[in-house]
Amino acid sequence: MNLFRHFTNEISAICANLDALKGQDVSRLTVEAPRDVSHGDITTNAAMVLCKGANMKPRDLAEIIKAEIEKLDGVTSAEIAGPGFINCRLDNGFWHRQLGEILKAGTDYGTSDVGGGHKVNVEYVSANPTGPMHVGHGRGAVFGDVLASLLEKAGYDVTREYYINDAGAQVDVLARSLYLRYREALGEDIGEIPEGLYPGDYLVPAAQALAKRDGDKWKGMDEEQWLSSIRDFAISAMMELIREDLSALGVKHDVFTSERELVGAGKVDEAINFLKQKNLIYQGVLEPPKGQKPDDWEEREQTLFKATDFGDDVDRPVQKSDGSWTYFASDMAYHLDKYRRGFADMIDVWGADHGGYVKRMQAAVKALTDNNGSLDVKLCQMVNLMDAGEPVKMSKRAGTFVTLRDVIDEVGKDVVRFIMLTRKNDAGLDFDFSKVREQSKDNPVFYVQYAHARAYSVLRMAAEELGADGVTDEKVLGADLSLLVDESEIALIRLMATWPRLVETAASAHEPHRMAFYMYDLAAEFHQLWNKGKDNASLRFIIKENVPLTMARLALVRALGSTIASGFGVFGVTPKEEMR
RNA sequence: GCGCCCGUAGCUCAGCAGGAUAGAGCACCAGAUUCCUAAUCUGGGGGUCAGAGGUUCGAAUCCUCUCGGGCGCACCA
Repeated sequence: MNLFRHFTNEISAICANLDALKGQDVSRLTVEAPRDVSHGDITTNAAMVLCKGANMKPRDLAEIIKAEIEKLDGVTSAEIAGPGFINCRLDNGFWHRQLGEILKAGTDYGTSDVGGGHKVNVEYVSANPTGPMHVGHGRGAVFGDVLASLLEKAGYDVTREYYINDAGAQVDVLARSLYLRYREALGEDIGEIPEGLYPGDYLVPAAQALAKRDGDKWKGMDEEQWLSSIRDFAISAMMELIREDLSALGVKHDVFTSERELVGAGKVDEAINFLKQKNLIYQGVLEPPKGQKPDDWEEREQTLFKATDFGDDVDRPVQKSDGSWTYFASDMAYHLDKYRRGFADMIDVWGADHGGYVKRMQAAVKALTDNNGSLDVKLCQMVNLMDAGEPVKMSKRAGTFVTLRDVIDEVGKDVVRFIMLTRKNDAGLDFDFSKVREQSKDNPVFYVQYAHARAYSVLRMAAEELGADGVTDEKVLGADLSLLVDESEIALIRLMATWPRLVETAASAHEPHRMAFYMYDLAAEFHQLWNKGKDNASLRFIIKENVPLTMARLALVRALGSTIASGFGVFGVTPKEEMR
């Protein structure tokens, strides 16, 4: 249960039934946690947003509403503050019931149905199949994967998709690069890799596999004879590499869509024809870009899409001068395809260097779906690899290029995944090796993992002290939670109780990073409580002389563990039961 | 020149669909800790939310402009 929504509904109902407020729109009414805990547990702006329509002073209206709120179940008192806030205190019983719900839900805690089973398509990674993934791809991969999981947790029906850009010139370059390596594999001395081809040695094993499969069949042939066949081989070899990288990172997709197949199936012609019928395709000449006129600029007539009708700055070419489709054209076909597969809501995760492409794609989606489809584009900023505060020097040429795989091998997938989510997507992210190896509060992954492990440690310790029979699930889950009365215990429950709402708002904002910050806060709250037991032995979780209280506290600890595990579940990070 | 993103404490960043006295970590200062894992905790100082207007009961948050930074800008993907 999202307690804020619960009380929003309750208080909205109160207001709707007040004589003074008959017929008023209560949709602006909100219930939130006050910034300052001394103001109470929850606060509402009801009187302030409704006073105008009622023609009353906010504080006068607040008096009326307050009297009704005080009758609500779980509310002990309400008071009016500031310009007209109504601050409410909830009784401990309310928090104990929340804790009971958390325990019942276990690691499913926070699961919501706000998504209403609505279909959403999340497209992410979509790295060109020309080599292994780099760290920037990794960020997009984790972001997309976790956003998808988050939306699932919030009750959406999510499809995870990968768009394979296997139709452009870059895959021809790949094929030529592989062909060269193939000749090398057959024993030829190929010398330096020429400018314009991919130099990476990840092509070596692929070339050997090709040589093994086909022998010297392609040797000495003209490019047009081998290009198509070797290109297919190269693409599938590179996709194999990428799939391995993804699986090392624990990133999954439900659907892989090939641009080449889309084009081959005539989907681009279909999309363009659709737009032609709407008079959105025409022959025209574009102005040269201002300020940065390319040297080789020439005026030429092009086939253009009327993107300006849908909010873009200029109309966009869909056909190259050799008659083939531009990338944009096939991307339009791809999004139309997604729409026709039932996805009115689409989310694309791209690198920030594609920022200039957002408007035109959104314009295209509007045009192709008659404004029924929506596309949200999440741009992920650069990842700066650092070590002890210094940038890690990377050069493809010098062979010191750090791939995503290198990073995963170095620190593990869980660390990579978590760190990628510790910044919002449109902010740059420093990934510091020395920091993520550190075992301290400085390192958020460690700090949160440690909270989870500490929870397990307490449960293990209890079993040791009280005997395994004394700490069964039954006993912990059946504990008398009303024994938890210390303010710091209630504070922990209070924070855990906001998790369902956090899931919902993070999902609707498409901002998974909020979960990372929440988990860090939650871990801090728990560590803090643990530490109180140092000063004050009566606050320790395990008190041998008082088994009922111990059981209640173990229940609290267990709830903390499952709340963190719930977040980790969305993150695709395995919670640790002990630190080593 | 245009578009998008960004500008919050010395540093790195949060800020919960507009709410009350703007928060956290690091760093700094002062303390605590023979104890369920010292793999920490408590307290303190520190901000004109880049600047200026506007919208309103109320703005770090929304709108406009200015300044500063990043990315992108015809037939690449």
